[in-house]
Formats: sequence, C-alpha cells, structure tokens
Amino acid sequence: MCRGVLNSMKPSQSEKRIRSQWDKKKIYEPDIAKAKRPFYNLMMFPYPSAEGLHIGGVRTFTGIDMYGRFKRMQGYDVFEPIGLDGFGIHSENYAMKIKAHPMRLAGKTEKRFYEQLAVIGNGFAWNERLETYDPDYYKWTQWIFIQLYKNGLAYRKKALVNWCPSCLTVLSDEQVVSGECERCGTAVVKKDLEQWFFRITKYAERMLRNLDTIDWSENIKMAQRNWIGKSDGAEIDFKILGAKERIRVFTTRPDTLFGATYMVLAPEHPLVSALEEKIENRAEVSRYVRDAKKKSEMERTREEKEKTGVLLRGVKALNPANGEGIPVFIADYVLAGYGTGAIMAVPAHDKRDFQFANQFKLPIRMVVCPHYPEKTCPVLDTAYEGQGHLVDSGKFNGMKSEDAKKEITGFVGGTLKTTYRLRDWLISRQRYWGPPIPMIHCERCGIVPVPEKDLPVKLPFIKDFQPKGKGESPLASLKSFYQVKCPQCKGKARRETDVSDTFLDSAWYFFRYLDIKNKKNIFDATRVKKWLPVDMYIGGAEHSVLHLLYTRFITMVLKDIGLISFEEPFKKFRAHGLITKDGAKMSKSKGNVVSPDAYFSKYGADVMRMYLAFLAPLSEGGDFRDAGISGITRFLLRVRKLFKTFDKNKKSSPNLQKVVHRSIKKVTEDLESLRYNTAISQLMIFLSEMEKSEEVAKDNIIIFLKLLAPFAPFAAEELWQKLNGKKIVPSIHTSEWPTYDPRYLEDSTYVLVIQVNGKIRDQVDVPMVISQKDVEALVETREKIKPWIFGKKIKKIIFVPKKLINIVV
RNA sequence: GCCGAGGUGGCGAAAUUGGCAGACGCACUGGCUUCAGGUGCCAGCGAUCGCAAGAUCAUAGGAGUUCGAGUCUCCUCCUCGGCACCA
Repeated sequence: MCRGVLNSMKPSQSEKRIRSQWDKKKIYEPDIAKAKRPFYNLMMFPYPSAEGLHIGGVRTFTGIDMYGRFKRMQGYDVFEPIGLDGFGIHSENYAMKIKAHPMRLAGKTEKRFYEQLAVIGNGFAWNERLETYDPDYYKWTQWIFIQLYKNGLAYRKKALVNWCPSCLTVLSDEQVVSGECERCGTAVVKKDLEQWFFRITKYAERMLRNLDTIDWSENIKMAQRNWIGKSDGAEIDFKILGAKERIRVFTTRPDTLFGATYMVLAPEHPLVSALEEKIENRAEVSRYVRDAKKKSEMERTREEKEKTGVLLRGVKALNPANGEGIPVFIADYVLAGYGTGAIMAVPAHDKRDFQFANQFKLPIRMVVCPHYPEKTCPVLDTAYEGQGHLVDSGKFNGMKSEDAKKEITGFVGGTLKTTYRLRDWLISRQRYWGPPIPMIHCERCGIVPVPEKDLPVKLPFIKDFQPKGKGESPLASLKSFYQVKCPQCKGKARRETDVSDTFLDSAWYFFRYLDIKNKKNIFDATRVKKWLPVDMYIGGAEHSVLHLLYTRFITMVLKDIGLISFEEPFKKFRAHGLITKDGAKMSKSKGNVVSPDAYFSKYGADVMRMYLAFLAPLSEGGDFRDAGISGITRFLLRVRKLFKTFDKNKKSSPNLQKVVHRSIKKVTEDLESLRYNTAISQLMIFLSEMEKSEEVAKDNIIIFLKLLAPFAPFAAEELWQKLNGKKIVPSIHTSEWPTYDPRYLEDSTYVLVIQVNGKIRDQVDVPMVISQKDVEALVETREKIKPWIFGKKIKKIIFVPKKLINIVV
C-alpha cells in the first residue's frame, strides 16, 4: 500500500502542482508598501559561479525558509527575497575556466540557478529578485561609490598592495587568506601601485563597539574583533644623532622604554631613503630592501624562520628615556603597514625582539621584574612579556608596569594612541566583470565623478575580456569606453577603467530587494523604515571578515550621509555549519561535491529539506550520507498512511492532548532557536503516539500538519487540502500557528526516582503534589530500598519535588 | 603563540536552573509479513559480569566542589575555525 502511494506520483510532479498554486495565490509576496507586521527573512544570496547550487547552500536556504514559514504562520508579513551575486571575479574566473564570456554566461547560470532554487520549496518572493550585473542594479553600486567619494571616504593612493599573480588583479586584505588569494589559492605578492581605497578604518572603533549591541553568532563577532585588532599604546619619537629626522614608533609597552636597546624600521620605511647619505653600508641595505620586496607574504611571515635584518651603519638613535645611543636596523619582521612601520626593540620583554637580539648579539636589558622587590632578576632564557614592577628605569624604579605606561609616555613627550590592525578597503580591480568605477580623470580638473544623471556607466561588451596582468583592466584597451570629456571643463579626459570589488555589490543588496522597480531613489524612507534592519540573516562564517564586515561599513556610511536612520544592517545573524561528504569538505578537486538535483527529483523537496534539517542544528553542519535519508522517507510515508486511516468524523480526542501540546511547545521553541533537528524528533514522537492511539481525531491531524508545514511544505499543503475537502482552501502556510495550553503539559502523577547515596535504586509513581513526609514513609516500604538502608543510620534526605529523593546513609 | 567553538554508543545526535546519560534517527541483530530484489510490522541494541533479578563501570584524561556533575572549578590532551613576526 505504501509502495503504491509512492509510485502513484513522483514527488516532483505533485510538488510542481502545489508550487503553481502558491504562485497563483501569491502567498509569498508581501505588500512591501503596506505590510502591517513586516519580517525580513534573508539568506546570503548565492554567486552563480560553479556547476550549480551546492547542497550546503540548499541546506541554508531551506533552513532559513523553515524559520520564515514559521514566522508567516505566526502572522508576520514575511519577505524572503532571492537574487544572484553574479558580478565579480568568482563568476568571471568560472567563465574563463569553461571558456565562455561572462556576459553571455550570466543568462545561462541565472536560468539554471533559478530553476534549482524553485524546486527546494522555499517561500521566495520571486517578483523582487535581482542580479548584481543588471545595469539597473549596478547603477546604484556606482552611485554609492560616488557618495563615498563626495564624503571623502573613497580616495586614490599609491601603496604596497596585494597582487594575485593568477587572477591578475589587486586584492583587499580581507581577500588574502594566510598569504593566499581567497579565490584561487595562489600566493599573493606585494606591489607598489596606485589604487582606489575606501576609508573603512575611519569606522574601526564604531564597528568594534557596535558588536556588543547586535545579536550575531559569537564566532563571527570574535572574528571581526580579531580582524579589527584594536590595541592601545603610545607613539614615541626617537631622535637621530646628527639628523633632523626622527623615528616615530608605536608601542603597546611604553613602560619598557628604558629597555629599548635598538630600533628596527620596516624595509619599506621612507626614512631608509631619507637617511641614505648617512648610511655607510648603502649597497647592503638596498640589497636587503630589494630582496624583501621580492618575498611573498608567506615567506616573510613564516614563524620558524630565522629573523633577518641589516644594521644601518652610521645611523644612531637616541633613547629618549635615558639618552642612550642605540643602533638602528632594517628587518622584515617589522611591517610597513602597521603602526608607524618602525619599532623600538625591547628584547627582554618581546619574544620577537628577543630572538633578533640573540641572533645579532645585542644587549638584553630587563626593566620589568615579576619578583620585585628582590634585587636580582633572573637571567632570561625567554622574553618576559607579563606585568611587574620597573627596575633599571631611573626615577620610575618600583612603579607598577601598568601605571608606568602613561607616566613614561608623558615623560618623553609621547602621545597615547590606539591602533587598529584593520586597513582601508582596496576597492579597485583590474578585471572586466564588475561595475566600472564611475570616475573620470581630467588633465585639468583631476578626478571628477561621473554626474549622477549619467549613471549607470555601462559595462561594454568586450570580446577579449581576459585580464592582461599589466595593472590595467581590459577596459583600458577600449578607446570608445575610456575616451571621454571632462564633465566639468569639457576638456580631454580619461574614464577610470578599473571595476569595483564584487563585495561592494553585495554590501547593499538587501536595500534593493525592497524597491526593485524604483529607478529614482532606492532608499525610499517609508520602505526602509518599515523593513530594515533585516530581522533574520543567515549565511556562512567564511564571510566573517568579508561580506559581513563590508556591509556593516557601507550601512554606517549610508547612515552618516543621511539616507537611513540605522547603522547595523542585520539585527540577528546566525552562521550555519558546513556540510561535508564522508567527513571531508566538499570541493571540485576532491570530486565529492553533492549536487542537489538528483536527490531532489528522487526523494522530493520535503524529504531533502527534512533530512538536511535533521542532521544537526543549523549552526552545526554535518556529513551528507544517503543512508540517513531513508528515516525521513519512512516518516513521511507513515504520515500519509496515518492520514488515510484516521477517523475523519471524530473531532477531538482527550487522550492525545498531552503529546499534542507538548509538541506545539517543543516545535515552537526549537523553530525559534533554529534547532530543527529536535523539532523533527518531536514530530516523530507525535506521529508515533498517534499511530499507537485508536482515536486520532481531526483536530490532532490539523495541529500535526501545521507543525509539519515549515519542514515539509508540500506534503503539509497536500494533506491540508484533502482534509478540508476538495474545494479551494487558503494555504496551510498562511494558516494560524497553533499555541499550547500549559494545562495539558503536566500529568497528575510522575515517576519519582529513589536514590540511595546518589545511586538510583528504585522508582515509583506518586501524585504531582506530595509532601516530603509522605514520600519518606513510602520509600521505607519499598522492597528494593530496604536492603540498602537496613541497619544503617540515615544521615540526610534530599527531596527534590517532581524529580527525586536521595537518602544518604 | 593569542582568541573562539567543541570532544557523549558502531554513526548523526539528545539531555531548562547540577537531578533517570544516550530522546529521535541511521546502521545492525532476531522474528513476523509480502510476489524475493533499497520503502511494511514487532522486538532488541553503551560496556562488563549474570540464566535471570540485578550489579559494576561509562560523557577525551586527571583532580576538586556537591547528597548528586555530561553540566560548576582547576590542570592536561586532542579536533575544528579565526588571527598571527600587529610591536
């Protein structure tokens, strides 16, 4: 019989029929302008680069859809839009790989993705979909770029930047993962180039501070804190003997200044050339500088490696604390991009300086002692980086190191200073497939933004779109594109030919969904106010310091320029776990990528949704195994079987009330906290109880189907319709979510556990309300307990009502 | 090295405030049923000892607090993720 049910109709067919009913009724299209109880339910939109949707992506999408369906049934106007992040280097690289043109490929991947996304059973608001490569979309990406420029937050600067030799473009710091290109894994090299930057560093403190106010997964907040990397310290100037220049250093330990026995400049430090005349070993120094430039980030930062460096002969600095002349080195363990690019080296209290000092036989002077006031400090075999009292520090001797920070900084005329590890967002890319940066370089007027009325600057079709690697975008070879007149002086000018980073496209897309038809103003105040910030956002932890960082920055900027009234885009964000296959991360190179297509057509969306949800909590990830799917298949077959056999004329059954109300409570709570696995467990228990019962009534089935609806939207809808007769009924997904009555949750009796010395020896049914005295009397009569307490003195009795009694002898 | 999350049966995992460890599912075993071939039903299923009743042990390892610890404290080990020569 059950076999018959399955064979009668392929799951995909009946699901398709139900989908078209949903489309007709438009139950997933809230009225954006007029919604009464708006709820913005969002998932990170996919980039259609690879061979289609990934099973992990499907788990995320269906996962948040369960939440959206739950909220919709609770009476919210749920808005769950979908779009494609199709612009950018990832899509372009994929196009190159399969030897296609990204502009032509976009249409194909778009179609394929939307087809795949249609079958997973999500309540998407299809009418609002967007693609970042649509000129109507990137017009606004460009517009935002111009606003940043007008507000001094976009600028051009020559700097040492990350260059991917394989993608042939510069990258932001966030796109370099342990020295490798985030996209292709190639080791990144440093190049000195003039590029466009966004002044994200101006927002470092605010982004850090706000983390305490938003409800986000803790691991993401931690990653952002690490990335922003705040450290409090001081800037102190060191004079150079016989020169007017000074060496400014940043240090978090100004208290150790008396222990600074040498200084180090980064090889790229401007003083290296400024002091050239004084440097006696010029040849050696410039050789070191040249070599340092050639090294990749990876080589430079390998931990085990010996430190290298060159003494600047003829240069002596003065320690401002004690007037001592100290040598100055250049070494690549000091980074040009952090602090001031120069350090005072205190080998006794910094392990890197300690290592360097030992290699170069430099004095190590201890100035912070952990054993104060003992006169003798231990001979160090490693740097002491902790706190203590100052020694060998002139008038500061005996002072607590923590207090000495401020004192010594003041003593030498330094300033307390906070530094951040975060660096400005390098936004330009020497690639084709992105929004052209809307700027014009005029010989007379300098940089002039494209007038807003001329937006979008359309990306022209170029047959040869491949990156050339000459530090220019392929657009630089198209004269009709770059040759323009200056909007200000009408003189000869050249259009910027770089495109912007794909992460700018995705930094603001949640605004666009709200006003997809509007071409005049994407920040319509009433809509923005009604729907934003996003109520619930779900996505991958890999975007901790990419998308999730940039989008916070852009939102803050939009607030500061008066377009919106909030500064955090997502009230609540939850990171989902990673789906593995046989314990390994899925990747094309391993050949273990699970494509959802075959599974969805074989088992149907309901089974796949529930299987992926049942694996583990959404935040956890899990291993994809075919074997586990059968449990869910069986469950849904049992649901259908029960549905056929229950007595439709019976209205209600008192004996099932307990499991009904428990299930409502459990499923409601678990949906709210995204613990779908235990919600589904409860549905299984609910079903088993009904199967065992002789008197399943219509009311029980109604509640069961409603609780099932977020997880298996098709089966729930189909059975709901059958339950309500043949005529058209409102969808179960817009029906009211059930509430539980606490009266049904408790029994009149419970099983009391009887322990002796903390070990369970017996159990007994007792009334819900029973006095300790009565329990004690009862326990004494229990045959199983007698031998354990016979002839022993009872020392103590612990009675926990509704739980247990423990007799200590 | 620093920061974060973890470590529970053969497997995925459950376990409000400390109170019956292993819910639910997979796999497995035995039985029933069906036309024998991926999907029905019933039962069993942490380990050890035992015919059984039951006992003992068991939540990475060790110590501690407690009548009682997967849960709290301290130490050690391991896994995953982030940062990493950041001064």
